[in-house]
Amino acid sequence: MPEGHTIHRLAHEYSVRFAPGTPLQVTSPQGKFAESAALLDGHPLTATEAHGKHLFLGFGPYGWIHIHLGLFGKVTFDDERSAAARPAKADTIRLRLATPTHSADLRGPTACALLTAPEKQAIHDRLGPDPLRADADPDRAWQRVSASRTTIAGLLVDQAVVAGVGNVYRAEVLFRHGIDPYTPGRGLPRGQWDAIWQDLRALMRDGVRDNRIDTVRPEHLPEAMGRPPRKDDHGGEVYVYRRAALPCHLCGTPVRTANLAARNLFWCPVCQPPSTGPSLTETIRRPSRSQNPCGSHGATSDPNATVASASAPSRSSRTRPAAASETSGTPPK
DNA sequence: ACACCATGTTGAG
DNA sequence: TCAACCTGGTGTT
Repeated sequence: MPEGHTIHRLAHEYSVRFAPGTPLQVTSPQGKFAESAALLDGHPLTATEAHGKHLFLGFGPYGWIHIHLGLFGKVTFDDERSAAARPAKADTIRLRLATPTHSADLRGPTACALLTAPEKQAIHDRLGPDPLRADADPDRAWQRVSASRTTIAGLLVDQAVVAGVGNVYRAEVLFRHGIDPYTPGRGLPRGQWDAIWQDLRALMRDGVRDNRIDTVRPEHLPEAMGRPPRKDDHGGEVYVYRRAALPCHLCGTPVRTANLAARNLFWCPVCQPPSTGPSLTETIRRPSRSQNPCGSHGATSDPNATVASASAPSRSSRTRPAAASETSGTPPK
């Protein structure tokens, strides 16, 4: 489950278990990192650092292990292993750090390589500001955002613009601020950007602390609203992420989903309406109305489920203006 | 056993 | 705009 909060959390977890000065056993049971592991074996960890979704483990003069978990990567520490639950296949462990009392196993990363300091710096250089880092400058991100015709949804997950935000935080932060994901960056008011940034900082900090993503405000929690808690997925309470076709917690409208740059985007068309403000004459890539494949679960069992309407011409053009016939349900709240 | 999906990124066409 | 890559969990035969 790797968005930025996971990586920052890991940087801390590693530093706590492998204090400076403690010689480490460094191995690569799976083999792909074996050569570098041999080089580092017996040496202590000297620093850990996170920037966005990139994790760096410092080994003094020997350089830095650069780790990127990608979509599947995972780190498990032996002390949190619920003995019964884990089969512990050694043949998939890319990197193992161990002392007599602790061990950390890395599996399935996209990247795990030993870098020199300049190589590490090159990675920092191509990343945008990270809301979780003290040295982050949100103005730098704003420069990019405010000059771009790309959608805010696209910009938020562009690691060169903002580092650390992934698919969950993107969907959730846009919902929390009622922002249409298809708003072009240059059409976003400065105030809204500032609010997004500030909120990301807070949300992601909570994520580091709790080791999961919770984005629902207290007044909208299941207990507060008398709705059943989320049972299905991974942990945290969310507004729209992975809730396609389910009723919006606030207005009941079915949550919409679309494929944006090979990622699943989720949003509430009513709570995040297209901006009709002036100077927004841009034509944005926006999915046509009838795309919600809600065939998965029981039919849209909702009161205010007005999804249909535009049985429009099956125009092959993918770009179309923001059809404004969406306002069907009114937030009961 | 098998299919499919996932909080991600890169590189080819 | 794809496909490929890395792994594990869930759901389907």
